[in-house]
Amino acid sequence: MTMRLATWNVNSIRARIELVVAWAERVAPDVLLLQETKVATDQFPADSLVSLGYHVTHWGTGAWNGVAVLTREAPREVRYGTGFARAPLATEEPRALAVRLEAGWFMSVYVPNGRALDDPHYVYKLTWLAELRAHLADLVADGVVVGGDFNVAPSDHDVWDPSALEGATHVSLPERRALDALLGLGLTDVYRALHPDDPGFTWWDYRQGAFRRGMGMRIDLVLASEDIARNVVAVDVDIEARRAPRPSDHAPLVVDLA
DNA sequence: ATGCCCTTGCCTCAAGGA
Repeated sequence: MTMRLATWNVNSIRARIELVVAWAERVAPDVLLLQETKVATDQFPADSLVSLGYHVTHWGTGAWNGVAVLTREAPREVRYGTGFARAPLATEEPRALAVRLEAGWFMSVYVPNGRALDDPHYVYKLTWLAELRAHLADLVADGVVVGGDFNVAPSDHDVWDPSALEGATHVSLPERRALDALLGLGLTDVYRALHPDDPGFTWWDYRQGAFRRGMGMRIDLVLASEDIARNVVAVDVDIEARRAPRPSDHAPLVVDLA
């Protein structure tokens, strides 16, 4: 029994649907976590993905944010937001969505960007991560995978040039501590566990030819509780998806479990 | 310090992204 899991910030599912469908056909993940769908829940273009055999669970409110979990297995339960509510809260941005499968909880997260260290959105980012940690603690015992766009590079090894990012978000100590606090629940950063030395970048700015010049960051992560992490046999960034015409600025991260 | 690129919305510019 093997399982393939992937996470991908698609930067609009409507702009990317043909690419996502072709990619899902080729890579055939059993679970696909999506972020930045940028569409309302009932406007998600699900038909072609349902035809491929996926159950589509999505939460979106319009032009911003939006998270989805695509699964071959029918979800047994669905939870919304950092508080794992049984229904979406109108006051909360659609940034976290979890479904329970036989193997445990599978959660897609789109952590707030933060914008700048002196911006209120940065405080929101840290608060959001703390909320996630507080509620995630209960789920670790059931077995949990949290994957998505964390908008935090865990260490200087995860960015192309730390000196170019001094004073920026994504690399600040409070953000890294907030991420460490998630790992402290007993979660493993599965890419780094299997690739101690590779950069593993998953995002490259659209501007300035950043992809061609190797100016990337590793900000898309899969964190897994110990019972699941110990079964991980491969973790890879699918850089080909970033090379495609009209790509997302993020590449998918693919995890194989034995 | 800003634009460099890309997406959305009511849209020919602004906001947001990271």
